[in-house]
Amino acid sequence: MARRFAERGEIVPVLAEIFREHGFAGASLSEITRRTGLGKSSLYHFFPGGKDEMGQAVLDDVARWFERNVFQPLRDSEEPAAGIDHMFKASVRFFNSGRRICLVGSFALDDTRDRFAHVIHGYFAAWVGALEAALRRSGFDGRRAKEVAQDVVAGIQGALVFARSQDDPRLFTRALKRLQRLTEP
Amino acid sequence: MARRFAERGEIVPVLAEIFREHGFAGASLSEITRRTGLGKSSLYHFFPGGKDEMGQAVLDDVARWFERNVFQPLRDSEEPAAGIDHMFKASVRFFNSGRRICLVGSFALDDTRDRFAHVIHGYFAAWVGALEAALRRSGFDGRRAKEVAQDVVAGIQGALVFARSQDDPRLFTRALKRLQRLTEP
DNA sequence: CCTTTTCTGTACCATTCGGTACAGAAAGCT
DNA sequence: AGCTTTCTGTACCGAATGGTACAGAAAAGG
Repeated sequence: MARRFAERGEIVPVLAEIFREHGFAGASLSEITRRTGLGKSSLYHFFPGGKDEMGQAVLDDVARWFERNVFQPLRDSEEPAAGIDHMFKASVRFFNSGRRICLVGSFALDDTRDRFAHVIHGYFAAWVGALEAALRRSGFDGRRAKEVAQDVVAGIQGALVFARSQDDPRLFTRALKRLQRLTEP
Repeated sequence: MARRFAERGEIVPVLAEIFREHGFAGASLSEITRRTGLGKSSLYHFFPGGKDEMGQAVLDDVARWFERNVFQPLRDSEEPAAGIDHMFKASVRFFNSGRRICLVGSFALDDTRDRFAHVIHGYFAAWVGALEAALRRSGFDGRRAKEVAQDVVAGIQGALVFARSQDDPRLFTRALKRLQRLTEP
């Protein structure tokens, strides 16, 4: 029996991609076994809680990535504009220039949200919060900083939906360039 | 045998609500029979093509509603600003002030898109196109009109995702007010 | 080396899935 | 009235669903 994964962490990105393509409800265990190359027994060894635990693990993984690669730079960079620029670059990279959707956003839309309400709420709140703080540091007044932060985060989500609807990733990257202009004082 | 629906058209809004809540993949026939009160035989009488035909019917219904209540006013109103204002009001109404998601947007995110690619593409293209024309008539130059139209339509989608993630519909209505400002010359 | 822990293949489970066949009831038509 | 079309309840189908039991193989640790 050749082992496929040294640790559970290596499986999670594969799961993430499956959930992105099919949604949480549409991702069947048979598809998951096929794509991971793991039998059900292995899967349930790593995720005793079944699909729900897989969804949780995937969301935690995304949240951790953004915390480290987006939210922290936004909060910690000495020059706020640099942190914001980094955020846009990291977003373009993470969403593969608009070819890859946002898992958290897609979970937020249907009743999947109810299962993972806490993580979903926290992810977007943290994003808006970190961006809002950076904007304030770069000169926006409190109210305007919050509004722009919300508009930018929501704008990214919307750009993903729109670009995918038109099957044209450039619509995403261009929209992000315009959103970035909103963050300049 | 009491009849429940005089015509197929009366079933469609119920189906739409189910698809909104569970997504296309997550909407099971048993849930559909339960909520519509129709047995499978009746369902397959009205929709011989099964779930796919139901999805198609629901998308067509939404597209027709927007064509009549949003796109046409955008194109035909003598005063373009009035058409745009009407669009925002109709959107707030249709999406129930942010409590109801966009079916087309949710279908666009996962692999459901591939089944209905044509309608999904057309819906957003028509929306952006109609808004773009109105913006041009109200003084925006061609390039800027297209950009603003895309940003507004995507922005509405994003606001729906964000408001739902925070379980706070006011985030939607406020975001729309700010998006409307983008359309003022 | 031997033992313990970590992982996996196989076989199985009840339930639900989307979908069909068909007879008969209700409504429309003349 | 009778006939036709439109609708619906019941019973059923094979396949797929998420999930479990368990023995045994592979690796880790001493």
